[in-house]
Amino acid sequence: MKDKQTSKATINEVAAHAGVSKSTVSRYINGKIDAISPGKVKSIKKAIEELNYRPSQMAQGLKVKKSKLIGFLVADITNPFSVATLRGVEEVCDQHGYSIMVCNTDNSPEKEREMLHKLNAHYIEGLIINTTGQNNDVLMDLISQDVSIVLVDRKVPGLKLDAVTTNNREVTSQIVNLMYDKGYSHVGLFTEPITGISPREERASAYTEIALERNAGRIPQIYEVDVKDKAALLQSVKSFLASGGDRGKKAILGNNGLLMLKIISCLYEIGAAIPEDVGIAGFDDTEWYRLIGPGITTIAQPSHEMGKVAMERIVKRLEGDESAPQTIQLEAELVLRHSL
Amino acid sequence: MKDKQTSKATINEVAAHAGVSKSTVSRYINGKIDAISPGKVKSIKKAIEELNYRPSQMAQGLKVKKSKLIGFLVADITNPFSVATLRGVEEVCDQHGYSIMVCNTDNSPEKEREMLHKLNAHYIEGLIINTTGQNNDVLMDLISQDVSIVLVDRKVPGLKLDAVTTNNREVTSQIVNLMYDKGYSHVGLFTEPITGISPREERASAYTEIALERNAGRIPQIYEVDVKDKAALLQSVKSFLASGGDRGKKAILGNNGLLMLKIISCLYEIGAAIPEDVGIAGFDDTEWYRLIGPGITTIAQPSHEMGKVAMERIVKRLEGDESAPQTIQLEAELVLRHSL
DNA sequence: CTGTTAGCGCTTTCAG
DNA sequence: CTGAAAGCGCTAACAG
Repeated sequence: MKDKQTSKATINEVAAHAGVSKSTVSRYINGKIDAISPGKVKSIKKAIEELNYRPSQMAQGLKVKKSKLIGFLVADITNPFSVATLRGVEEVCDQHGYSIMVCNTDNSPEKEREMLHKLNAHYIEGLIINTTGQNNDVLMDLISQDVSIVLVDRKVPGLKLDAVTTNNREVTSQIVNLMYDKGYSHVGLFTEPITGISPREERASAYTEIALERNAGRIPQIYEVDVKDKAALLQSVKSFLASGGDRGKKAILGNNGLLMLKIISCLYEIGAAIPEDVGIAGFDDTEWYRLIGPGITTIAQPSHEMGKVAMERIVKRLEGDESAPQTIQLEAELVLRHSL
Repeated sequence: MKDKQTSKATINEVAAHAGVSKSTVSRYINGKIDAISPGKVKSIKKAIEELNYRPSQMAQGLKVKKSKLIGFLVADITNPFSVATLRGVEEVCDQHGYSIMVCNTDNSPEKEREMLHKLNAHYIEGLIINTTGQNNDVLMDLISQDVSIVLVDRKVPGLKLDAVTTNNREVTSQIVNLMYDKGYSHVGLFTEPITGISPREERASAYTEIALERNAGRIPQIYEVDVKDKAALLQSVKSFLASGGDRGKKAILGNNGLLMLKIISCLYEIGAAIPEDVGIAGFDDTEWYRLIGPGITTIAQPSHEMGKVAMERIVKRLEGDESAPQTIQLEAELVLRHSL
């Protein structure tokens, strides 16, 4: 039913077509229908359909200062955790007419800063971010420009912002205790660089605490590794396996899903059987885990829920909620399989 | 160094602050620096820094009709294939100053339509889409409004649009032949509903062709399943396993990564050993596959590259390339492991 | 080299 | 109930 038009119809054309002023069309668009005479409503509706008109978000936005855009800034969208979160965010965005701009930072503060500026230029109304923690100044700028920010997963000390996290300490304690209960006397924590990243710090500290408590004599073994450096990781795994002679069963706790994948890869290469030669468990659950080896025991974070909750917080803020920033802590869940 | 400002600085404020007209600031922003006296350049630069000014994409966009926004519309971003593609798209977007709006359709034509309208309202300049094929009219509208569209993975008959695909037929033939070569006499294809989705059609037809050729007596066995319906899938797998009595080795070809995951899950539940009881291979490669069972043989699509190429096409179009729409076919690669 | 002016598509008083 | 007019932040002639 649509005519071949060369470019978008504007409100003016609709107005002309319908024989009314653009104010009236604007009213129509904005739902103030019962303030318009029925006859005009009909002709406007008709005109809109015939011209296949859609109001321009840009023009609307420029006028009312609302872009209907939400930024989603993560280290790496390739990470299943991030994708699941994104879906959660999207779910509530759809309900409220927002669209999502996704950006990756690759954990680089510079790239993060750049992306933040880009998002800012687009007048995003909200931002959900898994931050490097190195761009607090830009974040503050955004705040002062009225964009609502919610931190997911990673909190930033000194930044009083809404945040959605999981009970990292608890769940880490749980799993480390489980390891000791199962007779693993050497448990090593493999993690990406800890400093400044709150969940890593929380997990490392919980690990250390339990390790100290349960195995008084032994120094907790934390391996800070670079997921990207396969060779180095292999070395670390080997060195852990060789540590402490042959006494005692060994288990690895992996700090995130991607790292787990790489570690398990190393184990395969080395030819270490799970759980006979090493036990393993770690954060982030995916459907694959049950299919690998004996099934990998994991800590499932409610990532989809986290995204949802984060975005809901933003919606609230955008609706005018001015209450003090809050940290919403969701519960991660232990998924017991047979790798321990 | 930034003052506490309550909202974004505008070009007017910068102009005032620098003691020049906003045209000059505009010139500065747009890089026409050597058309401005050095003194003013300095003061503008200073003003911009002090006010922490970023030009509004919305205002710029409204004026020049360029949003710098690219839509990325996929069935499900949760699918590893989609994420990898997204990263490819992003890579070239970054290089050219574009931002990406991601939307999921869940394979629903209605949702796709809705998303398309939403993206349209945001004046996206380009669209990369994995389409349901049911909204060609909207796609045509977009075209007529000068948005550059590239289809990824799925072509649409009758729509002359740029497309980026893989050599589905070839690679399917290859793997099916390999199956027969390895002595599997019953090979079944598991796929989501085929009709209207080009890669599925191509794969199914290549499969059928080879199956007919290599195993004259037997009717090709195609199972069209719903990935979401676990129970039904389990039934299909069982029925395939039970088919044709006990004569001959059986192998499953899975049409995409997600489906493969579900099928392998079923196999585990049934207790069928890979490859002793059933061989299996399928599309889409992820790092997990090497860790599952004996290592799963897959067809790796160059998804990252596909995203890159698709976005490069868009950039070309946006730069004015008016040549006839082309289909760029990339090569998928067989990754041999031990599930066959 | 630089300021003035008009206007992108829309919303929002303000009269009527 | 409805239209005229002003203006959101920016760019693009057009004079000077």
